[in-house]
Amino acid sequence: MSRSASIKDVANHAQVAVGTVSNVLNYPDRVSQRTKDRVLQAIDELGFVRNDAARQLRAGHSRTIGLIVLDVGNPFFTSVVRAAEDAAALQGSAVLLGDSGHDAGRESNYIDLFQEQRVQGLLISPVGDVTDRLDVLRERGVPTVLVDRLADEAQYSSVSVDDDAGGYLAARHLLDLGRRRLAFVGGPTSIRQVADRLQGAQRAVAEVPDASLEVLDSAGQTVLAGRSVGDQLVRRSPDQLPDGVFCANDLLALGVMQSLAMMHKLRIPEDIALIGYDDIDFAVSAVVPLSSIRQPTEALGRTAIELLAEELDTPDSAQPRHRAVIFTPELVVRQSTAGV
Amino acid sequence: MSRSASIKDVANHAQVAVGTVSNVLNYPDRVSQRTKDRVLQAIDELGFVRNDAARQLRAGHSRTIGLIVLDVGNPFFTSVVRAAEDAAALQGSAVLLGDSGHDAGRESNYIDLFQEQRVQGLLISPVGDVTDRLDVLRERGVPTVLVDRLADEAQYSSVSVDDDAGGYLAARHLLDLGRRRLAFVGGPTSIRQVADRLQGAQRAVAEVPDASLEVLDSAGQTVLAGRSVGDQLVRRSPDQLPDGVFCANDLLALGVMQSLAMMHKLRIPEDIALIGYDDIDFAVSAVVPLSSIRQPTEALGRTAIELLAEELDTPDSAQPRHRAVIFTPELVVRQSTAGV
DNA sequence: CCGAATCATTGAATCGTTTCATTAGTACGA
DNA sequence: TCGTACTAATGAAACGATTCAATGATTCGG
Repeated sequence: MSRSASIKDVANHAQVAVGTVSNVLNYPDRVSQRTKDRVLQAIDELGFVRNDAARQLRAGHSRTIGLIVLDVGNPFFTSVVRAAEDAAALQGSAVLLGDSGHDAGRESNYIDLFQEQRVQGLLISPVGDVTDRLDVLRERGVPTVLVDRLADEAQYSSVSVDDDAGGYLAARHLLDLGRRRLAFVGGPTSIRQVADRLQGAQRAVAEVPDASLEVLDSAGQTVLAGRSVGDQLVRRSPDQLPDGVFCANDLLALGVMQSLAMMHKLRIPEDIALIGYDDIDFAVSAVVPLSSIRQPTEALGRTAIELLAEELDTPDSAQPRHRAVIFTPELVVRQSTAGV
Repeated sequence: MSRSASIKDVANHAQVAVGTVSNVLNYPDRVSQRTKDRVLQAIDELGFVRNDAARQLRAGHSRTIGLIVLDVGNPFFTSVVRAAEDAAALQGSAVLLGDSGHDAGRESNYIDLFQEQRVQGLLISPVGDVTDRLDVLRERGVPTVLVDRLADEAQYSSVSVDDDAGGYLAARHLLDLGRRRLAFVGGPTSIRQVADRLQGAQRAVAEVPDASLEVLDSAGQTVLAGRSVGDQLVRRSPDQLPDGVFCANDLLALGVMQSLAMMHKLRIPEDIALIGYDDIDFAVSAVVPLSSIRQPTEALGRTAIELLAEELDTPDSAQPRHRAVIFTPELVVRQSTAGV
C-alpha cells in the first residue's frame, strides 16, 4: 500500500538530479548511455510510473481527446470510436469516450468533465445545440471537430457521410438491375439522414425516364416497423407491387425481408430486389444476405482525429483553417439484389 | 486563445485569498454568504473551470475509474458499461473506458494508461493473464474488480453471472413444456461460458427420468454457424429430431430458426421449441420472437462499482475484504417456446 | 598547453489546486 | 472591561513532472 514512486525517488535511487530523470524519459538523446542505464534500472526497481496529472499540469494541457457519441451501442459509432482511438494512439494521445445517449444533459456533463480534464480537443456528434459551449472552448484553444454532422465551415471542421449520394447509389443499383417500380421505406423525413437518402434516391429515379419511386412511411427505424410495411406490401395485388425496395436502414430491410419470407409468396430478389443501408453485421447473415450501403466509419474516425491534429498544429497566432470532409458511402452487393 | 483562468485569477478578481476560493468550491459551509456570492460571481465572469490535473496532483489520486472490456460492440458489455458509468457518476467519479478487443496487447496498454492517470480503481474483463499486473496495482492501493469472471475471493472482488444456472433455467423451461428430446447447440466447450451452460442443461435433464440431451457442436457462435446446424437438423428423419433446442447464444438460435423457417417443414414452437441465451435486441424481432436467458447486465455494472467503492472505503490499515457476487440470470419467454 | 566549443548534468522555478496552521474579527458571558 | 469561544479568511507549503539557465566536464584545434 506504499505511495508510488516519484521522479524524485528515482533520482535519489539512481544518484542523479530529477532533471536528468525527466530527460531520460523525454529526451533520451541528451543523456549519456551510462546514466541512462542507471536511471532505467532505478525506474525498473522502483516500479516507477509517470504521474500524468503532474505532467499535464506543467504542460498546461493533457494528452487526451474527448469524444462524445450519440450511442456507443450503435455499430456505426462503435466503429468510429475504435478508428479514432487507434488514430489517436498513433499520435500519442488517448481518447476519453462519452456516451450522450441522445440526451442533452448527459452531453453537457461530458463537456464539463472534458473541460476540467483540459482535453486537447473535442470530437462530438451533438444532440442539443452546443454551439455556445463549443465557442467558449475554441476561445480557450480547444478545437472541436463535428462528427457525422455537416458544419458551417467558417466555424468548425467536420466529418460526415453524404447520405444523398448513398441514396443515389442504392436506387441507381436497383435501376441498373432493370427494376423500374421502386419503393423507398423510411421513418419520419424530419430525420435528416432519412430525408437525404430519400432525396438521393429520387435523383437517381429522375434520371431514368420510365422509373417511378413510391414512398412508404415507416413508423420507426426498427425491424418491427419494417415488418409492418412488409405486411402491407404482401397484401397488395401483384400489379401494385414494387419490384425494387430501398430501406433507409438495414433494420427496416430485415423486417421487410422477414415479412416476405414468412408469407413465401414473394421471392427476393426475383420478385422484389431489396437493399438496406448501414451494412450492419446482421446483413450478411440474413436469410437472404442483404445488399446494403456501407459507410466508411473507420475513415470517419481517423479523419476526425487528423482534422483535430491539423488545428492543434496551427500556431496560436495563425487563423485556424477549418475543413468539412464529406465521405461517399459504398455499395455492397449481396444476394438480395443479385442479378436475375 | 487566452489561457484559461486559474483559481488565483478568481481570487484577485473577487478580492479574496486563493484558499477562500477553494473553500467556496469544496466546503461552501465554511464561507460566509457575502464572500461566497462575490466568488461565485467572479467565477462566472471569468468562466473559471477547475483544473482537474492540479486537483488530483494534490489529492494523490484521480476521481476516475478505469474500465476495460473485451468488446464495446457487444451489447452485453455496452449495457454493463452504461450501468457502471451511471453508478460511478452517482458517487462523483467518471469512468475511463478501454476496449481491449480480446487483444492482450491493447489490454496491457490500457492498464499502463490508467496507471499513469492514477485511476482510483480498475474494473476489468480480462483477456490475458493479468494477475501480476493487478497485484502490482493492489500493492499501490488501486483495487480491482473482475467483471464477468469468477475470481479467487482471497485475491479480488468479482461480479459474474451463473451460466450453469442459466443453462439449467433454459433446459428446465423446455422440460416444463413437456419436451423430452432436447438438443444443446454450442461452440467449442473450451469456452467456459459454453461449458457451464451445457452443464446446467445436463443437470436439468438428469432430473427428469425419460429426458435426453444431445449435444450438437457448432463451428462458432454466429448466425451462420447456427444455420449450418439447423440445416443438418432439417435433413433428419422425423423420429431422429429433438423437440426442444437450447442454443448457447441468441445468434446461434437465430441461425437455427432461419434454417427451419426457410425449409418450412418444421414449425417453431410446435415441432421444435427453441431458446437462446443473452436476450439480444434481435431476439424480440425475430420471425418467431425468440425466448432467451437474460443476464442482469445493469446489476453487474452497478455492483462492480459498488464493490470497488467498498474497497476504496476500507482504511489503508485494515485488511481489505473481497467479495465475489454471482448473479442469477432470468428466463424470458416468447413465442419460440410458447405453450402449445 | 590554452581557450573555445561541445556535451552532460544540475537544481530551482513553475504549473493550479488543496490543506492547514495562523490571524483577524465578532459576539457573548462574567 | 476583559477573556473566551467561535467564525471567517488568509497565505504558504505541498503534490510531481518539466523546463531552462547555469555549471561542470570533456574534447579539439592551433
